This record gives sequence, C-alpha cells and structure tokens, in this order.
Amino acid sequence: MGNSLVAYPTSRPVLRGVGSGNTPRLLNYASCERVFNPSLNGKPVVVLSNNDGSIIARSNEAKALGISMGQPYYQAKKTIDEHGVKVFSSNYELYGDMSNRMMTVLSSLAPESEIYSIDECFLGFSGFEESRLPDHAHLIRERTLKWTGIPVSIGLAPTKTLAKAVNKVAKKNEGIKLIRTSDEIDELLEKYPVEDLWGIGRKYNKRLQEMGIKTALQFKGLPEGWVKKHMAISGLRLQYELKGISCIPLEKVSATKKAICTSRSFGQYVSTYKEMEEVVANFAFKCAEKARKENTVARAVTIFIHTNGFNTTLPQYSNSRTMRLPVATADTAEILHYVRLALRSIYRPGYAYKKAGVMLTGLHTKDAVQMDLFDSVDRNRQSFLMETIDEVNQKMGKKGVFDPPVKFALQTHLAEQKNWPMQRKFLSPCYTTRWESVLKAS
DNA sequence: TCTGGGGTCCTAGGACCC
DNA sequence: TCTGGGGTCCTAGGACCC
Repeated sequence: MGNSLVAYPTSRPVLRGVGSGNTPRLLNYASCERVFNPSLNGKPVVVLSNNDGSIIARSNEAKALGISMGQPYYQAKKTIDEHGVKVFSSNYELYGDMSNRMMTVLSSLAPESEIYSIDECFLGFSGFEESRLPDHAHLIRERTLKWTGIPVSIGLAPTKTLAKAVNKVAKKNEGIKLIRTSDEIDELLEKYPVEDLWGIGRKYNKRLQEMGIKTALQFKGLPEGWVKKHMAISGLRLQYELKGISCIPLEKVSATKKAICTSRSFGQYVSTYKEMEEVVANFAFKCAEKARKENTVARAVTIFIHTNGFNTTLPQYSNSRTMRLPVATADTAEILHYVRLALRSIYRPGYAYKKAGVMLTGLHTKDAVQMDLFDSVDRNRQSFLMETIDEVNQKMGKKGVFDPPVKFALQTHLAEQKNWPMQRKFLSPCYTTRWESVLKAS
C-alpha cells in the first residue's frame, strides 16, 4: 500500500461526526431547536447566551445574513427583526440530552469512540476493513439522522487533527470525506487555512501570518526546531499529526475533571458586599454539588470578581484569590467558609461588578483519596516501618522515599499488610508516579 | 442600557527536600 | 560552616479548545 497509514503503526483512520454547518457546536444548538420544531428548517435561527447577552449559535441562514458568532444581541437586533430570525434563549439541558442520544448512536457503530465535546466525537476503526469504511460512514450518517434528527458530517483520516480538518471540508460538500495517502493529505492542507487548524488560535495565527505562513501545508513544512521553540510541544504534535503520525491518542474512557467552575456575568451590576457574598455562595454551592456528582474532592478553591471590561468609562477592578483547603473536600459548608474568606480579602467597595466565579481545583476521586499516616502504632511497629523505609531508600538511592506524603503512603501500605490500625489521610495525585516506583522497590 | 460558560495543557520559576 | 546536584511540588500565566 505504501502510504502513511502503513508506515506508522499508530495511525488509523479516525472518523469524526459533528453537527452540520459552520461552527460545529453552535449549529448543533440551532439543530437541536429544529429537531423539535421542523418548521424552522431553512429559516434563520440564532441561540443566545446566558442573560440573552450575545449570540452563541447560528444556523447557516442566520450566518448568511451577516450575524456573527459572539456578537452582542443588541447589535444584531436590527438584522434579526428585519429578517424575522427566530431567536432562542439557550437551553443547555435540551442540548445535553440531544448530545447523549447522538453519542449513543455514534459509539454503537464503531469499535472505539471518544466523546470530545457536546457535538463532536472521534471514532476509531482499528481492525476495521478499510474498503468498507466509506459505506459504513454513510450508514452512520443515515442512522444518526433517522434516530436523533441531527445531521452529522464525517471526516476520515489517519490522525485526529487531519480528521477534524477533512471533516470541515466534508461539511461543505457531501457530508463525508476520506483521506489516506500523503498526496490526498497535502492536497487538503494546501487549501486549508492555517488558522482553522485544531490548536492554532488567535495568537499563533498572528505570528504565522507575519511570517507569511497561510496554509496548513506551509505550516507542515516549517522547521521542527522553530515550531518547538515558538509553539511548545503542542505545536510539534500538531505538525506531526499533519504528517500523518498520530500523536493525540483516542481517549476511550472519559477522564475525571481536573477543575470545576461556576461563573456568570450578571444581568445587573452587583455593587454591594452583601449581594456579592450571596452570589459567590451560590456558585460555591453549585461547584460543590458538581464535585459530589463526579464523586470527587477538591484541594483548593479559587474565586474571582471582575468589573465590566467593556465599559471603559467605569472604574475597573478585578482580582482573584486561591485558598488551599486543609482537607480535600466536596462539602458545601467547608467550601463556603473558604469562599467567604477569599471574598473578604479581595472585595473592594465602590465598584460595579459584572462577573464573578468560583473554581474548584486539585480535584481527585474520593476513592483514590486514601492512605496514610499510622495512627497509634507502638514503638516496635514504628521502628519496623522506619527500617523498611530505610531499606527502600537504599535500594532506590536518590529516588528514594523523601516526600512526607509518600512516606506516609508507604507506612500505611506496610501497616495494611500487617493489619495494623491506622488513620486516613491524603495522597495527592501528584505523588502517584513516585509512589508507584516506591511500591515496586518495596 | 445591552458583550457566554465552561474546560485543557504547557512552561517557567520559586520553595523545598535530601 | 560552606557548597552542589538532583529531584519534587506548587503557582501563575499564557495559549488553546468547544
């Protein structure tokens, strides 16, 4: 076969389905509304953000009227009224529900799948007979439409980045497109704007444009050293992916969240401490609730408050504060306590606040929480523990058991083996690599 | 008057440990 | 008392994603 698929064993065709239209997520929201109201088909539709502040979703027809994504509602209102554009407030529950249904259908039709966002997923076809893929893609498309009412487009390619790119082309054509050979890849990349690549944002694009790099193919040809220097390891990965070398693996099991955030822009300014305290308490409550739902606990909580950055005539102030929680927790009262302390330290009176938020970080699962600290073991037992640790340290040399949490973890582990009573404490996930090597040595 | 709400990953630098 | 190397953790900030 002599193409890149064979040359790199990790490469495999990846299929990606998204909502039809221009910007995937946005259109999906509009598509969702259409599923329940077919009379909207062919008509311009927009979906608004929280507070109905700005436009976060447009149908193709709305886009054709020049309504842009993220545009404030009031700016687009004239066009909207003139053309009878249908306007919806966002209904995230509905979209989440539709998304689940779509994902269920999609993942049932492929050997491997990764849900990437509310309206996108990667499907892996390792072991699948390649000649059957195009037909299979058609089947996927038909079924999703029939069973959920949502149109998807599909791009097939050796890497996730390429699949995403070719999907965009598919969307504008027949809805399905496959590329395999390096010639086909280059043909796609030559016409593909570099700024549309997955991983190229505003800043990188600006820099690349200044250098005269306009197409994805030109980017692919840049020296690796330059890419590594200016765009870090993620840039290099992107470049490899364009060469057909898969660097971003399919994540089959969804990872537990590493941060949980609740934030809002306010419909009306908040300008008293009392009001702000109520608001952030509410956010803290929601965050704690989300964390418990994920069966996870947080090691720290951050709050932030901002005035309205768009209104330059008002005095500006924004600040944030992170509080470490003494014990990792998802307990509302505990988190609330520290959120209040944090707010007290950063709140300044005399400002009109427009936005605030609470974020839980250092999340890890409750089950992993475990281990450590021996409670009231007697002296003999303690010296047994110390000696064992010394032995491990000798075995491991400089990579020995030096950090207290790892020490505690080892003590607990040893005590467990001997059925000794012990007190529970935390082993933070950042110690796990180290802990694994210690386990091996012991 | 009116401008979204979530997340992720990477890097550099300082504190701290043995 | 002075000194260095190897290592970890944490934080802030910047970039990106949908």
